Amino acid sequence: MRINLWAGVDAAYDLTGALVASAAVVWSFEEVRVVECHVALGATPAPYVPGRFAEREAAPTLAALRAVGVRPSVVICDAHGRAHPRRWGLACEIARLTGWPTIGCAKSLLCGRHGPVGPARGDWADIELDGEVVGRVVRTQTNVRPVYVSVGGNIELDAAVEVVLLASPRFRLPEPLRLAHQQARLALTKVLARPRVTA
DNA sequence: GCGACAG
DNA sequence: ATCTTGTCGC
Repeated sequence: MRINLWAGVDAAYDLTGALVASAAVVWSFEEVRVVECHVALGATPAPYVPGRFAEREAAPTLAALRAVGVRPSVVICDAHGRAHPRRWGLACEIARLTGWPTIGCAKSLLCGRHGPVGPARGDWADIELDGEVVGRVVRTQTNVRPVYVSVGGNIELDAAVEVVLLASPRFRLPEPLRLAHQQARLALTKVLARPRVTA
């Protein structure tokens, strides 16, 4: 049996935005379970600037991915890939840095245009930028806001969309992404917790 | 020049 | 992104 190992990466910040926690979760589709989970803590490299997201999250994300002991079938990022003004979103940078297939799965549109998307799970519409298809808006759950999928690297758009749908059997976002989001927050909470000295 | 703008 | 409880709906 071929095992599909889908990794999800996401980051969480403290109130000031100075501290960042990046999580990398490896999810086994066949076994329906988390295979690996790693979190990297550190100082935030750069401020958030639309279009320059990689400068802020690429390094922390890579730190978490370096701890992964297996080669994921694909890495799903909470960001855009080619659906970017310069066709180079965070997902593309992660693909370049790791050599692994990556998918950009964002919760909102950064650039480009698209037609209407049907209301049912699986419905979609291409995202076009300068007459070029750079991604696809995909409805992962019926009557739920769609997600914006684009290629990061080493994978085709059709395959990327297929993975996102299979990885989102119940909620809007792919399971690996939800888990990474939760783990990043949890790790940050633990570090920020002020241990009280008791007798 | 003005507005828009992943997380 | 982050501060935040309960609540309405499938």
